[in-house]
Amino acid sequence: MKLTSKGRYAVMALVDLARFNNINPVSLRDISLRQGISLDYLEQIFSKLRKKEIVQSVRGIQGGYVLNKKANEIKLTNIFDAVDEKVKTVQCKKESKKGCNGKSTKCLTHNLWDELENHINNFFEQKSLEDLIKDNRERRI
Amino acid sequence: MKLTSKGRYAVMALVDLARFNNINPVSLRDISLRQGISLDYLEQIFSKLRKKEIVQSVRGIQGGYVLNKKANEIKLTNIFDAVDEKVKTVQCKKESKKGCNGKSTKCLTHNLWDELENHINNFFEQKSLEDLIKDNRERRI
DNA sequence: ATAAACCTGACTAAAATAGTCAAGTATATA
DNA sequence: TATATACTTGACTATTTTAGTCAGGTTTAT
Ligand code: FES
Ligand code: FES
Repeated sequence: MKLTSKGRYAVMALVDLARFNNINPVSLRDISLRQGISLDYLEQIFSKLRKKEIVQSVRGIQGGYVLNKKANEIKLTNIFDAVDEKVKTVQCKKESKKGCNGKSTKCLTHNLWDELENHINNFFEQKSLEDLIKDNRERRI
Repeated sequence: MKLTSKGRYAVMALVDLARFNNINPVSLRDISLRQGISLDYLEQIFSKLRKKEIVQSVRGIQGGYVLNKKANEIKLTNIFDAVDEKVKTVQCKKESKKGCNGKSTKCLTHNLWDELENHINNFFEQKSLEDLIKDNRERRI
């Protein structure tokens, strides 16, 4: 089970942005330089974040991005959802009664994978951007 | 974040095996048929499980595999470890002081990913093969 | 002897990931 | 108003990982 760079970068970038938020829009260029993430890749990521109304864009010179909600209202779930970083413990569709590989019923371990998925998603639902920033400040002391 | 088939199959196969354990060795052929997993793939998986002493093999006709420990002593952690299904939330090496992409320090969100990794691994450490079988019996009533 | 079943290593098609690249559009400011 | 900064969009691609397959064994009960 791996967390993809896309998901990891999305959170890193938003934490970076959130620290400078309320002052000025933060440009992707700055985030790119500070966090060492490819600018072109960031652009893809922020396009998705904007579509899901997690950030707002300010075009033109001195532009950049601003948070569109309070930091405590942005959970990891929302971020991951926006960039299509989803937890998948199975191959088969949830809606369908059928199992993996076209089997007619769900497998012996199906319930386990559901539990696992919930366990992980719970973590994402509990952590907000604000938590991350606080956590970070304390660490710096 | 996806669970790979290899990890999923390893657990499925062991649950299947554990149900018939204590009677006779269980052949991979049977597991393959019952669970709909490629025989050749199962062989790869069981080779690893045997090397980590989770199962024992019985060669020749009427042969197969038997659990090498009690079902309550085999945790998901042990199974995943055996087949190299590991949880990885970061790219950078844990031992190294360096961050991802060759950065000289760890990133802003590093602590978060450590927490996430622990959170997931906790789940794997708590679940034993016995739990899965019990769970399954109850469900069948 | 033979068939069932384990054992091993090499190989490969397909999918996913982690980007890059090219060609724009909007706007603050000099 | 010229221009540089920064967002916007979509297509393209190299690399890696996954999920197997395939071809050849070896062991042993009957
Ligand atoms: S995981 Fe798909 S059938 Fe259980
Ligand atoms: S995840 Fe590698 S530096 Fe934090």
